[in-house]
Amino acid sequence: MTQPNVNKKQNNNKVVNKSIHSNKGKFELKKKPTQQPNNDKINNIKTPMEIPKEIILQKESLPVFSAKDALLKNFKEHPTVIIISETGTGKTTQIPQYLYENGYKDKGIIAITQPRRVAAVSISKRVSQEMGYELGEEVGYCVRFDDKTNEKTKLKYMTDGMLVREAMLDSSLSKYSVIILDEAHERTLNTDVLFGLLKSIQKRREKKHPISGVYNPLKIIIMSATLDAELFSQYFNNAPVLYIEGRQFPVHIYYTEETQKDYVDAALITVLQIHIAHLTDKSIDKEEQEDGGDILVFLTGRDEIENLEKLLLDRIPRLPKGAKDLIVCPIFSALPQEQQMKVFEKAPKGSRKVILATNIAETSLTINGIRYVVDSGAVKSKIFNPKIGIDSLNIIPISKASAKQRTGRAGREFEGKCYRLYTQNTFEKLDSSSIPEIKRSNIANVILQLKTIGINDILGFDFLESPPVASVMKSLELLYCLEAISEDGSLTELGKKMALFPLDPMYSKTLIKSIEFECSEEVLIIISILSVESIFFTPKEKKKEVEDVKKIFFSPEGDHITFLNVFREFQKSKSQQQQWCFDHFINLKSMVKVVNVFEQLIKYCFSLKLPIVSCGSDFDRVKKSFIGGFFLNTAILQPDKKYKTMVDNKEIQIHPTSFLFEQKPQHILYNELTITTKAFARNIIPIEGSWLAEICPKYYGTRPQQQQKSTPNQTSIDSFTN
DNA sequence: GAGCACTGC
Repeated sequence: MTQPNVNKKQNNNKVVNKSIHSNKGKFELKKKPTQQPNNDKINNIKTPMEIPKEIILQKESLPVFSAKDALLKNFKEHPTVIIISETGTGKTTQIPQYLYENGYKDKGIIAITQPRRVAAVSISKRVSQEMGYELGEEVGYCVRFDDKTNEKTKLKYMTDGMLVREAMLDSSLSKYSVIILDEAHERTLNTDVLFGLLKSIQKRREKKHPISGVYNPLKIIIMSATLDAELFSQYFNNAPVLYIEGRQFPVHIYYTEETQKDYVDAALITVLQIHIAHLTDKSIDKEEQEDGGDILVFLTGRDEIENLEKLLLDRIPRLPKGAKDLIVCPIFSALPQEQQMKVFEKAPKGSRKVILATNIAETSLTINGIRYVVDSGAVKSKIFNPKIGIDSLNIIPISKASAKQRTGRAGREFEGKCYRLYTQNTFEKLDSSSIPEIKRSNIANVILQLKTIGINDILGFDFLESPPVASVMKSLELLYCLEAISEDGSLTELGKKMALFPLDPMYSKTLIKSIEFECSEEVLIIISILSVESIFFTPKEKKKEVEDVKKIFFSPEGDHITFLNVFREFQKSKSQQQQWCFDHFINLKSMVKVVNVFEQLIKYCFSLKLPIVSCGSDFDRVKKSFIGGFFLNTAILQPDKKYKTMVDNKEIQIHPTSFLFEQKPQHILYNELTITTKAFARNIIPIEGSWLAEICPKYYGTRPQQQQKSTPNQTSIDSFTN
């Protein structure tokens, strides 16, 4: 076994005591003496249920508690406050309670946004317990498919996307007195939209209402983990920045001495070295030796994870005498739930887990017992190219912020070690933070939402950081093509309807078109399936079996009708759904989500009085509906069996996972085009060329064939990127 | 004949 050249470096992370300081010098808070629980105070809290003393003691031992007075003082004096804090300060659970206890609930609801559903749900549960209320009463949550709030709810944990949706119904968000944007450093698409919205709403609500004379100001609190403080503060008119130090155990960081050509191989060696280190290195302390501590490896995708899994399983039987058992647990989003659960099971005594994860383990889920992190330094990222209007999926270096986040996963319960599979010099050159989503995504949907809220001038909108102009222009163009906006950029009646659906504009257009073609039931089902990640899961070793099973559902009418068959069969399986999914390599969790989306879309249709009608087996109607939304995504077969797009004559191929990969129909419509090694079209419908002019005379009024002037010697990728 | 990271409404 070769030795990776690792360089020991002391990390800056320290276990820090509770303290708070301001970078603006607006106030100074001296470190308080250790807090003794104040019994008078305990007796004064009025809640319907008895709060156990342990909870009160626990709350008061959190780092954020010593900052309480300073926080409240700042909330009182400033319309916006930025709070910078590491994990483990208790800010997300405690600060809303401080606001609640200090009068802010009397002026309106206190909202706390989260980027993820699970976080909103679990944190609100915790807070309702701490306050002695039933969940869904004073404290509740609101996420898609699940609203646990009532008229009494004053502390409302919600996803950022949910709050954007509420702004579409009430553009002043007038029922909220305080809005806290938590995890702001993640810069999700929706959080970035909220920055702009809240800033303008706050300004509007500074003044008394011109008619009613009501004064209803909005307080904004931004909570972030990394040091984007200056950016946030400047944007919010020099809002004060407060720092709360967290409680992390120290993590020692090691870098490689040389750049690693193959980080999967480097990860293999590093994992094995960590695992057997105690056999040779007597300096490893007793605690570390005894409880072992699990290893978490960050890779970029399923392929790498399965490769490393295989390599490890090959090596494990040949571990030296005295080595413990090593249990390999892969985890990535597409892995079925049952198999995901394996990473949370405690390793049996005398053995150790090694978890091979994607970015899912960076923020989305927390695994206990990690002492070692192995960081590849890479991540897979989707980037929208506005010039050509297509996504590509690339492996790119992570940012410093991301590296720090990964490292921190080793210091949650005890002192840890982080092995970065890159040099310190490489680390120094990384970007300080990742490119925010709004700068690298297709924002057609965001623009439709903003226009619904009443923001017409998108290029002039006060974003924290603006999306690329080309991206805005591309989206406006698309919305105009779909007839969601008119020539002057204002929302059409159709556009207003489209915005109501929680779907991308091309899908909502398809859905509305399906009313006209009397096949809304089928289109609703298909769209629901397309809006979840793949419903099939193919275990690596069962490829052939899966191919055979998939044939049961196959329809020559295309992927969409094939999906429809899957759904119909799933419905028939009724009480044996779990077994049926298992037998047919279908991901049950995905199917449950499909059903949820389907039911939600039906509700929206009812509210708009759109009839749900089935077309029986007349699937041409379904295909024509999709042309209504996806007429820009069509291609024609070439003599060389590849395709050229009809709109701009670029070479593309049907993705091999498509059911039509071998059929090669003359004209196709696709839902997605992704560039990886080639430009691949996914989710394919065979269509008749003549339908295009029939359904979209504006674009295909002239014969489609005329647009197909072939340009010889064009290679697929080049023609897209040039 | 290729492999889709993650999240949200």
